Amino acid sequence: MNQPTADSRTRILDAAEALFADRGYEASSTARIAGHANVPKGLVFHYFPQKIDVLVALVDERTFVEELPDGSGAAVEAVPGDPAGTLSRLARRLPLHASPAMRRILFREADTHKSVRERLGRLNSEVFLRARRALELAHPGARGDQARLEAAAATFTAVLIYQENLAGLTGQHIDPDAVAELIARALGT
Amino acid sequence: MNQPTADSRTRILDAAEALFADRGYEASSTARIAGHANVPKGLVFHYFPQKIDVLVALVDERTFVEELPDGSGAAVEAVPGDPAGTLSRLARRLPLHASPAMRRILFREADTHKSVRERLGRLNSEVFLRARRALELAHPGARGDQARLEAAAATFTAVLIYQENLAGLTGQHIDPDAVAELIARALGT
Amino acid sequence: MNQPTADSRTRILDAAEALFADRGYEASSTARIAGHANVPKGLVFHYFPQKIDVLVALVDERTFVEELPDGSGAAVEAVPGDPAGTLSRLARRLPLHASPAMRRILFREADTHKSVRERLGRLNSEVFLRARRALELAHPGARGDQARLEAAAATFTAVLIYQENLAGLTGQHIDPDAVAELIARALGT
Amino acid sequence: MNQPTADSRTRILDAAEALFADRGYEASSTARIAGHANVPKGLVFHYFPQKIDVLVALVDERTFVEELPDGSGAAVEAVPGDPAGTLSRLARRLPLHASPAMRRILFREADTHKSVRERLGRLNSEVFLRARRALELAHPGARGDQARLEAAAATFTAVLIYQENLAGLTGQHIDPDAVAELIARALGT
DNA sequence: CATGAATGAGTGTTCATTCAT
DNA sequence: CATGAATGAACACTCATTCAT
Repeated sequence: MNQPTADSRTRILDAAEALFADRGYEASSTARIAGHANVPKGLVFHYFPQKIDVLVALVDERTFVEELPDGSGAAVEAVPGDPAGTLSRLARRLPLHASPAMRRILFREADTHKSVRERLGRLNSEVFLRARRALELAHPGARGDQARLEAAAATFTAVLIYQENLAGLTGQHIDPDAVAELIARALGT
Repeated sequence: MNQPTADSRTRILDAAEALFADRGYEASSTARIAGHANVPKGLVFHYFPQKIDVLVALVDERTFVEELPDGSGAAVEAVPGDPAGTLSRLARRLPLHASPAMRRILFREADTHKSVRERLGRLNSEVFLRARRALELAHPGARGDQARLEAAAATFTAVLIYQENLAGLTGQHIDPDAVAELIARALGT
Repeated sequence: MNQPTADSRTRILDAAEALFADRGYEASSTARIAGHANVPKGLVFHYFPQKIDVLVALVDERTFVEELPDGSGAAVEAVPGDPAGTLSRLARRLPLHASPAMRRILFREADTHKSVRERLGRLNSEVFLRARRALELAHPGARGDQARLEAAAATFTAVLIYQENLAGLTGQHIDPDAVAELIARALGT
Repeated sequence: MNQPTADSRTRILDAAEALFADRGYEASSTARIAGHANVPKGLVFHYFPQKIDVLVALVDERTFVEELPDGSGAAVEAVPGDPAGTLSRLARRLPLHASPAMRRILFREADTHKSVRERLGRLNSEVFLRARRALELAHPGARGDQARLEAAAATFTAVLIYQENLAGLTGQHIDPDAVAELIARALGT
């Protein structure tokens, strides 16, 4: 991920990614970023006119929320009759392509920086949509219970996001498979 | 909340609470806090030798996690046979006594300041314990299913904490009553 | 003017006055001002939140345009029948109380900084009003020639201000007494 | 003035002229000049090794002080017996060929940059010489009054230069025709 | 106990200038 | 000729903290 001969811009982003994840955006000075990247201070501002642009570039270029094309059921790999397994698979493949460092940044800076918040909001929607679709497909009988199905999808989304965000901080750990099974039961006949 | 004759220390904490909630700990200078509190700059350091001590004092004195005495079932107001209602009541009375401002501070500064993180961890445990106990009491039949019951309690905790922390940011809103009902169904029969 | 034990604020203003006059406002860095004043860099901003406030304070506190109370003829020391002498005296006592350094600053920074421009405008008006009143009093006969009298006052103002501002730069020097005599002749019978 | 196919050097000077007039030399960065001129940053330094050379080139190439060949009376269009008219014509045709932007630059940067100051000094001398010659020619009788004539020429020069430089700033406006008439009267019998 | 002047390292940012391509 | 990445000193300004009074 960090080529030995990476160009300066890449090295700056690499350094920022590591520092922002480690100590937060505010506490990572541009001078320190430049130092870590082994480039002169001024070069940071050549590529990123303002410090915030470094964060924006990171979120833009190094996080990707895999969005489901409308109507495609295949992508969720839903198995009719097996809602628990379907959700478990979703938990194992969160539609977020990002390094562990970028994941920390995404959650940590969300409430101070709009661009980060938006990306996080998209992740949230996408997880919710996938969970709902997975449940719809896996559970074809439950027609009348749209509201319950939505609550189940929202609950599963909360667990997944909570896991990424707070579980480490609070020491709480949840087994997504157990939650998947729980929700399957709740929607079961 | 801010008596006309509040003493200096209280006025400093009031100002810090408002500023930390509004713009974050890092972005609130001690000078600004003093200004808001209408006290001279030096006085802040008279009461709080270091800036971080202001945050620690706020968390210590202005957030309180109501902890359940061991074995007391009364406090959760569990109704045997009504797990959904029991959880709903828990959702409505999160065992966290803190102003909305302090709640924001608790979540925002959690991953940078240990003392805040600890308080948040206690809240998390307490919610989990209450949810578990509530389910145990409300659901006396489900003896054999200890693991499932724990997953249910953890799920409910995740939803409640997620609600406080991220729901506003991501635009996702969850009805805790619906989740309570869902979990009750999952544990049913 | 520069006491050996002058307090810090005064020393900062002294240093700024000298530097602004010597090299201009833009070219005088706050660090250099602090160095000249022998105070730490930060102290400049303790007294003057922004660099521009140093200039504003200088203009406010160290230039003074002596304004004529309405209707007072005594102040101009006009001698009826001696317009030339009256104007000469005005030239010798420009109603501007300011050090030579402050005079340079006043003219040099006028077109970039509003507060300076306003002070300069006041000086200009005051000189014009005094010249006009002097001529009115010294020249009681010239009733019908209000327009010519105004042109004469404006001309004299231009010469005085030009003298302060550009004469040194361009190498041109004018004898105000000769101009006074010229104008007196122009208005003469 | 700005041909569609103007070469890079011309475009750089055009941009610098506009920016220097608008915000001053110091406040106009070379990067901004390049941006306005739509040329790469490095090119500015290809044509002008130092930033100051841009200003020097502007003054050299875009301001011109029309200098009177010695002894030529025709150029001032002096009319013997009509000193007022002769001066009025001089006022209307200041021997300075320069755009309004260049005029601002000339006065604004005069006291910080020698080359500008010299050009301004030449303008000043030229106006003075023309005024003096005009008065000599228009007023052939006034031989004995060389001193008074010089004062009159200097006065007229001051009014003209003041007009260009400060009148706008201070709000004072002078009618050169009225001044011309005033001076003519002063030199009259 | 109260005060605000003093301190100096650090912050984000700008900029003229260089130079390899 | 043309280019834009690279450089590093300098800039205005912030800040937690100290301390004499």
